[in-house]
Amino acid sequence: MVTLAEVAKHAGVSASTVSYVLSGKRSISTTTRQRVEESIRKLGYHPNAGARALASSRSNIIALMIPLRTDMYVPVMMEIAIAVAAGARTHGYDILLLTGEEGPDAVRRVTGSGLADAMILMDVELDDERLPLLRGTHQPSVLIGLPADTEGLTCVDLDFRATGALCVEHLARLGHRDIAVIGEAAAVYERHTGFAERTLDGLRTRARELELRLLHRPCEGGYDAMAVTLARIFDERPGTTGFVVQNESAVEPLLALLRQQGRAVPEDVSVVAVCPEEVATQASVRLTSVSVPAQEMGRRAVEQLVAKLDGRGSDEVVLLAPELTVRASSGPAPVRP
Amino acid sequence: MVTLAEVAKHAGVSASTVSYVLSGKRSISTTTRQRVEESIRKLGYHPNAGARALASSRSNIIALMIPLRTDMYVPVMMEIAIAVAAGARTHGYDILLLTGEEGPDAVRRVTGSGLADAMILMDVELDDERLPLLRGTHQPSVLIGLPADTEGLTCVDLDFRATGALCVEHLARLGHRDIAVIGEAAAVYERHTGFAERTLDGLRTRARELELRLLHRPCEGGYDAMAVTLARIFDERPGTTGFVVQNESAVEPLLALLRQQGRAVPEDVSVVAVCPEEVATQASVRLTSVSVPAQEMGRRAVEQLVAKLDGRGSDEVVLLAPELTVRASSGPAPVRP
DNA sequence: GGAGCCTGTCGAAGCGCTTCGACACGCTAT
DNA sequence: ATAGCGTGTCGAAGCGCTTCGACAGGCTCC
Repeated sequence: MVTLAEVAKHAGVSASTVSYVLSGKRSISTTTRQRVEESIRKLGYHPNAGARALASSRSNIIALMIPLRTDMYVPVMMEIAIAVAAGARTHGYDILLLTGEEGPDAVRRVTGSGLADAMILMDVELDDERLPLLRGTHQPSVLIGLPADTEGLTCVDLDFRATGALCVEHLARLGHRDIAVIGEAAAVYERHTGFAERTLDGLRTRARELELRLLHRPCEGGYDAMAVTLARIFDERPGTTGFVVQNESAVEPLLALLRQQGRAVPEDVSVVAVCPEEVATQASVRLTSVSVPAQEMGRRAVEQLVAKLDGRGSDEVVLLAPELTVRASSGPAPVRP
Repeated sequence: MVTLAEVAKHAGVSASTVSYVLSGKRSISTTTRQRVEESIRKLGYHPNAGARALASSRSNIIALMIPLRTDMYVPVMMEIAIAVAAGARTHGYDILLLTGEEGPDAVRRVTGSGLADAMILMDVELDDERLPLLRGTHQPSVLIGLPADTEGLTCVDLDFRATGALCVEHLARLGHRDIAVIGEAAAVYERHTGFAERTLDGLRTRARELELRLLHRPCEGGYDAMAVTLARIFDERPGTTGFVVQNESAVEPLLALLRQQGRAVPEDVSVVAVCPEEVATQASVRLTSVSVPAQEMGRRAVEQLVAKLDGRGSDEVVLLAPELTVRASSGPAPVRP
């Protein structure tokens, strides 16, 4: 293994000079710099991460906590994770992958050991038990998702409240008066996951303002669960003509069931989805949707974090504005006889 | 920040003793051990990862290279990644997440810098350009997936050849003679991704042995692409009664299209899928399937790797035996008039 | 009863890097 | 000419930990 000292000897300079060439923290003459750089190349030198971390107390690693549960909104999580990893690399950081399994302990471990310089947390609950720890440490962090109290925290998220409002407005404008919301699994609401509750809040508030009737039903996803949920909805509100779906694994079952029941989309019922773009465009009906900008969220989270690590930037809540794209699944409400 | 030295002073022992308590590499009397452990608890001591890595040249980190492409078989990848992360933790390792983006350079960087002690590679191509690097280094590694030449490598994968054979056999036993295979996107085959090609090979070989007609068509997934693909298939082989699908995002579209065309599943056509269990059970028809044991693969990969790191275990190819679960999507071939 | 052997502890020498202060040199400004 | 300054380089002191050899003390064994 090649060390800094060997590079220094090869280039005929001192170790500190090589270090300064690498870090750029002091000015180095062009000739020296070139000589050193050539030695580095020739010897195939890679700085040792551990030594670097020890000496500088910076690991150049960002910890990313992803949810352990693999049963919900998985593609979005994966997309965010990949965007985070790629974004971090462009700033010279690597990503340490932590699953939710360890819970708050992971935060302690990472903070205490200096394994990572900063953290990004996903799957944030409204009253997340990791938050006090984050507030209590000096380690920079960014949440993807919005807890109830954002005091002293930096968060990045889609504005789910506005998302909900947008969906309702779209349907209202088309003349729908009875709207059903097919949400995430009940467990998601029970955990008080921010995005789910906020969307619902946005939907309800706007529906009230526009004097629409709104029925919300959580749904596990999958064909069977959707069948039960849908039956209940039409049972309770036979006049339902508008659907808002926020559950990837319920989308296709819903469409199949409506088709099966002879309800045409968008002639008889309209469907608006909150989901990643690919789900909306690859569904059996091209869906009018508000897309969840997973990549953008991942990228922004990294940017915020890097800014903090560089001493720029401060606590801030970044809410991305939702955009509704009209496709083939929504149209004017049918005229009542 | 609490250091080893402070713990030592607090416990009234030397630093090395504390270190040996932590690592267990030398015997320590019970009384001393307890005293040290209490000091550790009281002071809230966490060993510094950088210092540890430097002194021991072990980082206790495993690098995991996941594919950058987010457009294919995503849930499986995510599930493997999470299983790997969880499994690694139980052995005291953390996971460094690398995206395919950097390509072979990532291998060099990680190996050279001592960032990680070992690597797990996903999304392995038959003739992967990272393999020479792995063979050339002394760093332990495990592939999830099977390249063409496994010499000197440790691999974990589902036996996709057997998987293909199993699907064909199942359909043959039910009397189907004309089988269509709906595969992954063409790009996956062009990259010579091991699992796709091996499945196909298994399908073809067994079909030949059983004298069945087999038609393979790659498919991008999504409703539109599936519609085109399906039309072509029935155009070319109108007598097709058996389908094998290896593409999560083509499953639901296929079922919807068949339904739409008035072809009943399983009365008129049978469908066998190669996909994760949840996809098979949540589809609009409960699918006969060979499930991809993502978690098992992740867990096994970690086990192999840890064995290597501990000096046990050797190069080995672990092929998990496929299991076909019969559900509602396959039945006897229709009797020809 | 001394040689030989565990057992448990300690001191010291690094691991490879960053960083601080020092300093030599060649400027410009007086 | 000389003080004063900026520029480029070096030496040395750690960063917090692991690990090796040493050794004290209490064994067993012949």
